[in-house]
Amino acid sequence: MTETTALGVSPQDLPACPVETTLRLIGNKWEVLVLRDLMPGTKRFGELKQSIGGVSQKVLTAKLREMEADGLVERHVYAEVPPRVEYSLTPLGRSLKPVLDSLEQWGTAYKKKVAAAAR
Amino acid sequence: MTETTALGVSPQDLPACPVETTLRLIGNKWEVLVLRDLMPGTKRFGELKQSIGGVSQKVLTAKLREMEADGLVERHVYAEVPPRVEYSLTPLGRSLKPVLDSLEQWGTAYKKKVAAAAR
DNA sequence: TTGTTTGGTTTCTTTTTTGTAACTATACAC
DNA sequence: GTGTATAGTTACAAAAAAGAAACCAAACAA
Repeated sequence: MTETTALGVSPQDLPACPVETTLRLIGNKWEVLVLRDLMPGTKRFGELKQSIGGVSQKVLTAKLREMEADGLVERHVYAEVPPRVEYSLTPLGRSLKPVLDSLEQWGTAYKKKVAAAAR
Repeated sequence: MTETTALGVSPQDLPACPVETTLRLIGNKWEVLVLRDLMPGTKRFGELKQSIGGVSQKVLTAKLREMEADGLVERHVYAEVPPRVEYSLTPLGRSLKPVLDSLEQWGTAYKKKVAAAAR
């Protein structure tokens, strides 16, 4: 294995359509926002929770676990007290940057149009 | 107005983050799949329902109405019997092509990795 | 002993999304 | 009159996602 990811997925479990395949992994709002906030680098659980904004602890934990299982996110626990847990993207997670970029670019352009139409 | 879209949105109603802004419009799986299937061109309601696969009539109608209200989709009713209703993307909807492309490209690459890991 | 901190888990409730099935309009064919 | 076809709508039910709040562990500080 050349990459540190959990690719133990059966190919036949994936939808035929590549778009649906991608949605299977990041089809949820929170997952996209985790990606957005980890793209610049490592963050602790609390930082992530705050930067995402509006996520409950429960949901954030659940999404991070899913993304870890999917090989998008890495979790590092430091044996300190109080505990420190850092999250970062795996190479597979970082490979989603073009998707994030396209979402950001479209949103920026759209906001510009909306602002122009409001004048 | 230079474009045929419903941009009657208050700019302050949109999230500050452009990624979240985009998600506000296409943050749902069905919306992305409608986009995917209308990207090549006009489709009738029944065709769309079939090509998306697994959507109920109710949900598809609801999503198409939302996307129409958001200015992404156009609806043309032909006064025939039985009725014919055609859906197509507006320029704003078509402007999401780069997003769709990035989703497709990532999905394709991911499937390749998964297939390689399975060998 | 009690309080503090971080990163959770658990339980319960609410909201959102989706599904199912029945019902509709319209005109034409039989 | 009955059946057919398309593109819906409506009412009701179920499932999934999310939110709120309480609880927990561990070590250190006061």
